[in-house]
Amino acid sequence: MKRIKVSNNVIRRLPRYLRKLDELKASGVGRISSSNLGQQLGLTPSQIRQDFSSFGEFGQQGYGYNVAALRDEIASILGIDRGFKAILIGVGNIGHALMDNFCFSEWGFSLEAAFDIDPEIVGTVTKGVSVKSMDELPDYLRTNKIDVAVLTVPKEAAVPVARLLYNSGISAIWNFTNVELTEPNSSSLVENVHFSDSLLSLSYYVSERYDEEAARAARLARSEK
Amino acid sequence: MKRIKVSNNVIRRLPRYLRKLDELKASGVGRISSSNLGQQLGLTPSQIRQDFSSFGEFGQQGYGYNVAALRDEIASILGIDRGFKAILIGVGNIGHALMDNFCFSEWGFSLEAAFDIDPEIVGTVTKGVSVKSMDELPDYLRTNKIDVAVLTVPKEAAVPVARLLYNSGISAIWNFTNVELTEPNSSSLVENVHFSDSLLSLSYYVSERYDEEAARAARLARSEK
DNA sequence: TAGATTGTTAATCGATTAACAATC
DNA sequence: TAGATTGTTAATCGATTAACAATC
Repeated sequence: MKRIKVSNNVIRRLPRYLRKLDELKASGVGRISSSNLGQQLGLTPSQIRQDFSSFGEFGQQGYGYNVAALRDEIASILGIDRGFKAILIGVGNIGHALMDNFCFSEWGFSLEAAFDIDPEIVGTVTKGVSVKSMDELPDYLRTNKIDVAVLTVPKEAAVPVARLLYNSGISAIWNFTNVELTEPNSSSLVENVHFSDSLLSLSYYVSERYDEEAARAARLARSEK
Repeated sequence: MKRIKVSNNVIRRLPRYLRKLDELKASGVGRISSSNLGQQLGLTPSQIRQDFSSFGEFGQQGYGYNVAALRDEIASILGIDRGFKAILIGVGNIGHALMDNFCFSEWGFSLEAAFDIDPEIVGTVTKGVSVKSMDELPDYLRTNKIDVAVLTVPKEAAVPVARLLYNSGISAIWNFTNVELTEPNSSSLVENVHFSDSLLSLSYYVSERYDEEAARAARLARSEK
């Protein structure tokens, strides 16, 4: 039912709404107004109402929003109930940590299989998911309808493996390698989790704060002379 | 030297610039124009020149930008040369993966120590970083000037540990727990790495694409009748 | 010198905020 | 009914893009 084009900013806020609504639901809150929700998320009530109204009318005048119903609407907008299938490629440290820790099913995904090149790892099973050999990947993709590939291979392997995935016609890649995967002629969606980008942004903000503090201290020292 | 307030959007683009410039440098490219760089990053030349001009004049008319010099400017703006010190809290799967795989020093950070509650893990050493007991944390923070805490504890521990860090006056938290840490009265910076938010955004885009394809197919089927 | 490309000012576009009639 | 709060239209704000004089 999503006809109109919804902006990126709105879409990036949806998972936060979902998280907060889950939390509210868990703590027994039955309804919430846009201004209350806004307070809890650091957003204006206007923005929240605008965001939701991109997708429909989920509230009720004089009442607000039903937490459980709104939660389910947003979950559905995000595609949680579509039963997307994923595979994971590269069972190294981060790949294994994801298999072990990350609850794919909580977000509506089913992790179908993992792939690795190392014969020591091939054949092992983690949380019910078995690791197959990379050799089997092309065939596996042909015979199974996979929506998302989780890419957790080493840097060097990122581009060739991504190309293999593009050519297999995979819909999307969830990219944990710190490599820019934007292949111009590919139609696969790419979502990046760049740890270093995140840390560097933080580094900037910390630097900025230290500079401000130093400037304030310097002003103070001058005025005390 | 950063006086004027620079927008969030700009700051989030800086690490991408850095990554691309590193790549260009590695492949022997000495200079680049804003339009060429824009093409490679999917940005307009105007935007790139605007972004850089927030921080100074790094280019030269008729020539463009010197790749190595620009790279160093951006690295410095991001605070890479400030020698920030980090500790990691929670040596589970993801914490251990970070210790093992993530090259803190590449981004100017030094990982000084790790902390965990499990006696089995306390005392172990990974990549030269030893794991201390959580009991030692308050004391450690008092006697060592730490800038950033990497938070990789289980969900349940996130809020109490974060509170301990706030109270110790830590500057920033790099948060890998899927918990909203926004403590209103705290002045610590928080940078979130929310895997699930990232996956859910991707889930939305995949859903959107499937819907579009289905709509196109339906139109086609109708017109063929 | 002529061509290229910057830094910056102005114009456009899009996103956020404010306001308010509708209505539960 | 009166009060609260929505959904939406209009106003504002900020970010991106375009244009161009300056200059290497």
